[in-house]
Amino acid sequence: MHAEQPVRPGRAKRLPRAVRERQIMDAAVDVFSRLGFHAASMDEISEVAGISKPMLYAYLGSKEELFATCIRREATRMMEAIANGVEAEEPPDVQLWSGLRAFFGFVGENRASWQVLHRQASSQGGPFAEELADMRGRAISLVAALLVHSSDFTNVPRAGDKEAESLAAALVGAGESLADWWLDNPEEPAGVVAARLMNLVWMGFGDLVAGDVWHPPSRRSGPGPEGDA
Amino acid sequence: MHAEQPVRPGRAKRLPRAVRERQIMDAAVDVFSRLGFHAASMDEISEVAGISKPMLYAYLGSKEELFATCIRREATRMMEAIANGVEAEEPPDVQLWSGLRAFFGFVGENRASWQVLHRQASSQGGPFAEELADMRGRAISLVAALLVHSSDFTNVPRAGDKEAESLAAALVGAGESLADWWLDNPEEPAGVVAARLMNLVWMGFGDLVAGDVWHPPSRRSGPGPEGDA
DNA sequence: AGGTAAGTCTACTGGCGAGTAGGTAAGGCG
DNA sequence: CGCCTTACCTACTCGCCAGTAGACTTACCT
Repeated sequence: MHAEQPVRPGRAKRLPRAVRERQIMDAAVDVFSRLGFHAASMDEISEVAGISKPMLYAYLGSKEELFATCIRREATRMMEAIANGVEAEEPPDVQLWSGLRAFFGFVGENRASWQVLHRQASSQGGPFAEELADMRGRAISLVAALLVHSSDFTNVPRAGDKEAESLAAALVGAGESLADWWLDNPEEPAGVVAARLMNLVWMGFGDLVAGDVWHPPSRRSGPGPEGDA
Repeated sequence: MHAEQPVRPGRAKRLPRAVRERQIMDAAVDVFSRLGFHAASMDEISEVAGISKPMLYAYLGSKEELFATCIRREATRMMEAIANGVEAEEPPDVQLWSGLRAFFGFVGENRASWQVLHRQASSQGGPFAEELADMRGRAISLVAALLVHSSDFTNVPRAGDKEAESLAAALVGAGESLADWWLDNPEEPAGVVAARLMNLVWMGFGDLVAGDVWHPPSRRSGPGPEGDA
């Protein structure tokens, strides 16, 4: 009774398939986010997951399949988080504000997911890039539609497709970049960072340096920049 | 006179070292931009450069050194292009406009360089990322300084360091993302794309959907969006 | 208890690609 | 014209890592 370490390096405890698959996916997201697709090895993922390599292949197929599955899972989680934060009935600026808050909230609580999605997936040439570019494209289209809808609110005729799309691309990029910056400067709450971007894209530097800022309409459901993270 | 192919697969023509180094660098930027650092093989680079592998090692050292050298060369070229386009004497909005035009002009004429700089370098964990993050950081600081300076023009007191830096990060990211979008929609001239971003960040959506746009002060040296590419 | 299927392992193969050893042509210079 | 330096090549070694073969172990069911 003196050789009973709970963590025997040899054999892992027997678990049902669904649970193991989750563990493996979590480990994979972790390793991929730290090392990138190529530098990550199946050996390391299996080690982090606490099992041996053949399990990966038995459950998740090849390395590429595993990666693609990670991308899909994390992308879906993020899109749902954002969709849950936005209500279609609200006016455009409030919709944008809700979306930004949901986005930064997700990134703050799922840094590894964000790393995998933003950095790794987009820079690999494989079938992942498509998957990802697809989701990104959908996000851009959504924002573009929001913009077109915005200008319908007014009497302004000019809202070309290309124009809206390129502006949406810029906005999405600004969000991504700001999220990256935030990872290096994590002391600020999500709401503050989101509010900054909101002010930038809605008011513009021109207004900001003049002291004009945007703020959410005061309703019970609209807390200010100090809102939850 | 029937066995004189100019491209003999065997031996390459003898050339002075400096010229070969340039050829190698050009080939390396090309291959790295298409495949990324890991997927690019020294064999392929040597083939594109029209020489054999040992030459790479003789002239440029290891694969990592070669990549770092590419990054440094292209980053320097880009920073110089932008610096040449901006004059410190001009008011903030015009400086920003000049910088954006120079940036998009460079990207339009050096797509491979841009790919290497933006996508590949930033997603590799090696010493390159530092090199690159460094340059990006310098760009962000520059923009941040521009913003702080902007608000000095007015009587607005609030221009915290963090605030300016995060806004600058967002702007730089917007530029990067818009440049990527532009690569997929290359039919528009650089000036138009630059003008869009200028309007977004200076006026904001709020003004844009109301029909207010920014336009450069009419001076002889200030052509509109139809300016050179 | 004994059968069985799902879960898990150790220990291998095979290929790709970084980096190298050692030899061959070609221009310069006496 | 021959020698030497510089440019250049073919043909390897070697390690890493994706993916696999086949044996073993444990939970559950009757």
